Amino acid sequence: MTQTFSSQVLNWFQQYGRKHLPWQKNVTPYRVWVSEIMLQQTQVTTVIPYFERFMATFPTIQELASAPQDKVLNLWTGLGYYARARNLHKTAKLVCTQYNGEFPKKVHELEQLPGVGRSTAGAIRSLGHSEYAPILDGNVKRVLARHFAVSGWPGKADVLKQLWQLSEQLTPKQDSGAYNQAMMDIGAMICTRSKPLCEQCPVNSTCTGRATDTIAQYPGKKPKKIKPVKATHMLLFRHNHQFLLEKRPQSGIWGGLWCFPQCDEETDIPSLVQQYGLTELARQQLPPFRHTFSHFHLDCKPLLIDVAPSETLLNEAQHLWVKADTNQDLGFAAPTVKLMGQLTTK
DNA sequence: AAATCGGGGAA
DNA sequence: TTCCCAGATTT
Repeated sequence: MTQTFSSQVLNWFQQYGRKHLPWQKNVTPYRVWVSEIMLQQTQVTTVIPYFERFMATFPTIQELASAPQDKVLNLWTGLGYYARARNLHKTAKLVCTQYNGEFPKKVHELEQLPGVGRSTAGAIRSLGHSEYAPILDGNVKRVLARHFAVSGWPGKADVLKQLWQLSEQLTPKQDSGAYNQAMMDIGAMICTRSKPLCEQCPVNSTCTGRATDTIAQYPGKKPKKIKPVKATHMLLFRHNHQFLLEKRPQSGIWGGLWCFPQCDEETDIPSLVQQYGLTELARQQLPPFRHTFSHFHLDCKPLLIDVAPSETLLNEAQHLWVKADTNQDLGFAAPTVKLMGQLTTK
C-alpha cells in the first residue's frame, strides 16, 4: 500500500529536515513572523545573521514597536525591499495596540496585517501557533508545479489558484507546521531551481514532471521585459571629513533610507549646492557603477565635492552630516554603503 | 546577464 | 482583477 503524499513528506522530514534554524528555537509567532518576512526575499544562509541581530536588538514585539524607524531600517540595511521593514514596524505597532502584543490566530486576521499575505499568514498560524493552515511560498510552488505538472507562470491568477488548491488538499490537518516546513526544505534542498536531486525526493515516485522528464518546464517563467536604463549623479558633499546625507521619502525607491543627494544632470549641481547653502570648493569624479533593480538599471555617477557650508542650515529632520565610517542607527541603501566604504579607504 | 521572491498599491 | 513596483543575491 502506498502512503499518502503528506506522510511521505512528513517521514522524510523526520530524517532529513532542517530542525535547528534559529527561528526553530524558542518558537513564537513573533519569531516566525520576523523570519518569514526576511525569508520572503532572501535565502536562509543570508537571513540567519540578520535574524540573530534583529532578535538580539528586539527580543519582543513591544521593543520592536517602540523603536525608531531608523533603527529598524538600520538592521535591514543590505536586505533590500525596505517596504517590508517599514511594514514590519507598522505591524509590530498594530499588534501591540490592537491585539495586546499577541498575534491573532485566524488567517483572515493575520492577512490584515501590513506585509502579511495569505502564505505568510499560513506560516505564522501553522508554524507559530501550531494550528492548521496551508502555505504557498516559492519553494512549495516549485514542488507542486513540478509534481502535478501545473503549467503557466504562478504570477497568473488562475495558475496561483490551482497551486493553492493543491496545497490546501495536500496539507494534513495534523502536523501542518511540520509538513509546511518539510515542503519548504524539499524545495530548498532537493527540488531546487536548477539541478534538482530527484533521487533523494520522498515523492519522486508520483512526480509527473519527473515521469515525463519535463521538470525544467515548471514552474512557468515570468514573461520578461527589457529593463530601461536610468542615470543619476550621486553628490558626495564633503566638509570636515563629513558627508551630507538626506532622508528619502517613505514611498518609492529606498523609502525612508538615508542617501547622498542626487540629480539627473551635472548642470543641476550649482543650483543644488546653492539650495543646500553650500559653496563648492573642488570636484572629483569617482568610478561610476550600475545598480540594478527589478525593473530598471540605474547608472550611478558619484561626484566627490568639497564644500564650505554657510550659516543657514538645512531641514534638520531630513539632512545630516556624518562621517563615512558612521555607525549610527540609520538605514542605508546598498550603493550608499558601497560609496561610504570607498570614502573611508581614501 | 538573468532569474528570483510575497505582498502592496495603482490602474 | 490585473499589472507594476521594489533590491540584492545566486546561478
